[in-house]
Amino acid sequence: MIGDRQKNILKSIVEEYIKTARPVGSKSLCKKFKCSSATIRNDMLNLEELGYLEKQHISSGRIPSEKGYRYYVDYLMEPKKISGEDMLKLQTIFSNNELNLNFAIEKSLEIISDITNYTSVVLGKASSDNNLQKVELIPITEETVVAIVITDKGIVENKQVNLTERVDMGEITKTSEILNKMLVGTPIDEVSSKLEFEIKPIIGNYVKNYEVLYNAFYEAFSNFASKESVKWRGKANILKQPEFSNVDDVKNIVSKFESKEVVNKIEGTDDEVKIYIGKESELDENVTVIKTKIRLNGEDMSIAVIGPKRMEYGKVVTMLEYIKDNLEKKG
Amino acid sequence: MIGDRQKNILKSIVEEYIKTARPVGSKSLCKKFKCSSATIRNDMLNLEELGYLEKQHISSGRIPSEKGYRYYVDYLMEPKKISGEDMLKLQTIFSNNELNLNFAIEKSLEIISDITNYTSVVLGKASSDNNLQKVELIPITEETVVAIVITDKGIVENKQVNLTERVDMGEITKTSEILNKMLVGTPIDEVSSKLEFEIKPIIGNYVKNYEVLYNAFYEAFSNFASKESVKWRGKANILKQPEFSNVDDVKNIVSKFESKEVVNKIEGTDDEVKIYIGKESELDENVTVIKTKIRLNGEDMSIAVIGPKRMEYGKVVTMLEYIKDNLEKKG
DNA sequence: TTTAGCACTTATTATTTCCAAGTGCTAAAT
DNA sequence: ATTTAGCACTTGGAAATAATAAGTGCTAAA
Repeated sequence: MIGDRQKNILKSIVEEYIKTARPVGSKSLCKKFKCSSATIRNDMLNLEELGYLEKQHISSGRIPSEKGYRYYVDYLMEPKKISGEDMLKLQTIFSNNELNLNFAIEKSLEIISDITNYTSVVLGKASSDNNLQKVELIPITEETVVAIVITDKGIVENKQVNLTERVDMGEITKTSEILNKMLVGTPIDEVSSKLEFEIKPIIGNYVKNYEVLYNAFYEAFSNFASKESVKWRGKANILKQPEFSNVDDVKNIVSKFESKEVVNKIEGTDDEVKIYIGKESELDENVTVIKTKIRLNGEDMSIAVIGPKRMEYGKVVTMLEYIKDNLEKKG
Repeated sequence: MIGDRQKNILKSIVEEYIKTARPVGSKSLCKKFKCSSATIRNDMLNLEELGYLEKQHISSGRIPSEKGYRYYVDYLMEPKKISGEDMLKLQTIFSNNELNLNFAIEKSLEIISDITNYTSVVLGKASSDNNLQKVELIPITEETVVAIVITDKGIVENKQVNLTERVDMGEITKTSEILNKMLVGTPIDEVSSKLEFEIKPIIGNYVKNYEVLYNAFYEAFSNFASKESVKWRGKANILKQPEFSNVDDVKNIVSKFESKEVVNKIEGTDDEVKIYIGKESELDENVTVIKTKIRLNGEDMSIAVIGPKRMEYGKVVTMLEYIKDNLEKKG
């Protein structure tokens, strides 16, 4: 139903609009398609009827609809090579072996935002396939212990707990021993129930004031399970986009970036790099989110780029793929 | 040089402007001062000549200058009691003993931003008066160890390190023992030199591949020293203020919030609650920063509220004082 | 199918007009 | 010596008007 020239017109309109943020008129495409503006207009009308294009008002040029962007992304877009200059910046991260992983991730975000002028986020969550490697309860004062949990992937979580009553050294050591004996090797998401149903019932036989200690560790562990880190870069970049030129839109998007739910919206679900346009993003109908999941020694991370729907899709996708591959190689 | 009525006029203007964000005209003060607008105008003129007031244009009402705000804050402002409703919200944090400290801090920020409609930040830095309590090197795989550092204030830092060559268990244990024997009790900011000058020279006598292990711990420690956390709440609140109604100002302030230097500008230097108006804030001439330092078991934190110069000074100050006192009591 | 031509629509921008708010100053009143 | 009434004057902002540019849809001819 959509002819070859029409496809190309759609492609041109999307790309032109991405470049300029201005509605695209029929005249501007004449030379490229070697035909009159009237011909282009006819095709545009057709594309509009099919839902790929929109007008802002009756006599304006056309802009892509969400469906139009989607079609572009799925069938028309060509992957864009990373420019020499940009590649150079990226190289500095991955060629430097000294750089530790966390820092490399942060640096990647920075460069993405720098190159694309969009906003980037990385979201880390302790993954479920960690097994408990070691538990420690370290006394700090007579009323304070620090509980430390370490997994076989090397993730460490700690929690300082004030004991409600004094507990002596021996009991702390004993508790520590029992926990280690019974819990080592347990998948992290089973620790909770094991603690409650297997350990709590018997620990009283060995340790006097077991409740305070049990609670201390229980808290440390729940800390672990809910661990979550979110790092943003270039939050202000989105404001540079001309579509956010009125204050209310800006307020709107900034508060969305601030809200807690944003995390769920951004968390990647797919190993591939995926594109969510406008409403698909569930974040804001005026933005596109491009995201992917990265698996780095035991942690699942999501990395996402947020920009206007008028995003440089090709560029961002290749860039994310490149970064994902290299981070995973490094990790 | 500035009479009693003039002081009161200044006070009224500042307070009225804080409330309405509109320049204050002479007529609006007649009833309160029981005199004609002409009289008020004369006083206003005088206050303007002394630099306490400004006009936006030749026939506008007056707004306070920075000097005016400063005078208000130093001599005219009355502390404002926390309202019953607000007090109730704050109580929920401090009366709940279950709530751990970090969470209480976050919750405080949230409530500050909620009540005041300004932006709040807390900035934590590992303080210098921590002493090393324990060091651990925990093997994860044959090429990976996690180094853990714990201070006597219960602060824990960890770092996963990939060893460049295989190291056997025994050596790891031995290194661990030596580090503990020699470092426990050392103030955290002396560990670095002690490591380099006392431990590095001798550790080779006991441990074969000491260098990799030494480096692992060295890294964990430097991680610790540079630890810094910044938490924001209500970043979008500043946009609600009418003074930020044009997009460029908004962009400007949002990028400042994003920049790294902001941390230095916000870090509190004083135990008291201090007010920095406009340029004094070194952050942006259109904002006021109210901040204080909080000392919480071994960590120095700074807590700050950022809003327009037209800030409800009294309210914010009492609120910060209240929160500071209660957090320190809890800590 | 494609194109030229034309009437029509709309956003944008500039220009003008008008009004409310508020000032400074002078001269009179207290 | 202060305070006040009165008045000319200034300014920003809102509303009204006009002019312009960009682009469309449609008809009829190529």
